[in-house]
Amino acid sequence: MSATTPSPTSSLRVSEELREAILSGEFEPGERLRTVSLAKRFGSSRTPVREALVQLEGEGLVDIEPRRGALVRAFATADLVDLYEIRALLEPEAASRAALRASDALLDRLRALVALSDARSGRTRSAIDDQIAWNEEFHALVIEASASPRLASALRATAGIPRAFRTAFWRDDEHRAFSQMCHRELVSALEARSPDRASAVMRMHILRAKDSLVEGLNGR
Amino acid sequence: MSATTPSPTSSLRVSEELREAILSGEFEPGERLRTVSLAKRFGSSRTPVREALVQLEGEGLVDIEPRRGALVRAFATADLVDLYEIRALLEPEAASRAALRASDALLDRLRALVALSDARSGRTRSAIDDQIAWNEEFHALVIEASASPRLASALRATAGIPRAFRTAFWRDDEHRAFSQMCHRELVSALEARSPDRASAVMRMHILRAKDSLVEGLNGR
DNA sequence: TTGTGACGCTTTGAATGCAAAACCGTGCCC
DNA sequence: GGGCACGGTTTTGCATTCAAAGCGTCACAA
Repeated sequence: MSATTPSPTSSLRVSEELREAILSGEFEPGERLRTVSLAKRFGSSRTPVREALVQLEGEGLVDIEPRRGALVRAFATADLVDLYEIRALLEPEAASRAALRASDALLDRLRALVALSDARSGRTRSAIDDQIAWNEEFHALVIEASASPRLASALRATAGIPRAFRTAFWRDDEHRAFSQMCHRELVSALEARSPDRASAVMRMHILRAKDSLVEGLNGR
Repeated sequence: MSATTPSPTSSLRVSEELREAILSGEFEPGERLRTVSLAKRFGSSRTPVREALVQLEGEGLVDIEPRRGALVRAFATADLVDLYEIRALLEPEAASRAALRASDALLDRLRALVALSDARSGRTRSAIDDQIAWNEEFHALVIEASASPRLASALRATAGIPRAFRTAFWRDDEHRAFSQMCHRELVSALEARSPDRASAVMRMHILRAKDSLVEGLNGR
């Protein structure tokens, strides 16, 4: 699971690394992404960089203005709310489907992720990064378990948002506890093979996250 | 509305034309898309063709296998069902939002599209193509009116399916009549600024389309 | 002072060239 | 007869190159 396959083409590798760089907040929202500097950074020519930019544009992380260049997409509060509302439509469906199909191995892994999150406390940067990474894996696994390529694709189109926005969540103990409860409850619903329950839990989870996010953004 | 902007870059133009070619069924599902022949066809070099392929992969119309090339995505029945189920989640939300925001100009255009469809009857190829085009515009306008870029993006990720699959719909008088009724009813709900009604109509509309599709596919 | 146009630099977009991987047909060996 | 190796051909992936569009600067005139 941790063995990252050495991506087969340079273009793919660039898109992965660039996605990660954007999500980690390394580039400012609105910042121009110049093909030459990216090419230099990733040790390739501009060609694979351009392809990666097109791909990331499809994922909503980058805006490409013809003949002007690419920008890191900026997220206004309204965009983030929008994004969570769409997740609140799609991910419950993913959870519902996952309830019908989840393998034992998957459930084990989900339980393990919950346990990891429980065990790791603290508000240090690295503790929060771990929380975020486990959370992402948890949701990714549920989506994968839904075995619906279209659903996965649609969710990818609502892509990630820079983790900076989410850091606030995980610094907040109350939200974190609630989130953990949701994850536990979701695992329970999946074990019980109850699609409706899984769907409801997921929807609640995401709508709560949305509200926390809005609250967090207003608060600063 | 009919004045197509002369797309600013070659890459964009290729992606538009290739998308259209795939949707119109000009390429067989599973067919290999070789960069040289596409470049020749579109009068460009392979570079913009490759970028267009990456973009269309993001839209789910094309599969790219690293170092193997690009294929026209094949749609199994299960894929189509999947796709409609996701549309049945997303488009009702779009309709709901549109009900709160739709301008008079939009409503006029929607009414005009319904009237066009009513006026044009027959099962000739061109009549059916018109029906499909108006139907696509109708749905596209509703999505646009929802003013949610993320929603639009997520729906784009569930992209179009080759029109061949849909032709069966429009040949069937019963389905066509029902579809028209849904569109009329949706316009009515938008006029009434009733998000819930708009959402319910749209969901019914799409689920019915899904069932008709499955029926049509089984029947042949 | 402010608007405007010419000039040069930067950056994008597209074509081309080239190395490596994949494909395909043939013949060989078991 | 079936599997397998091997060489030529095709095709991809990437780097490089070149043309053209954007953008900033500065001079000049209203």
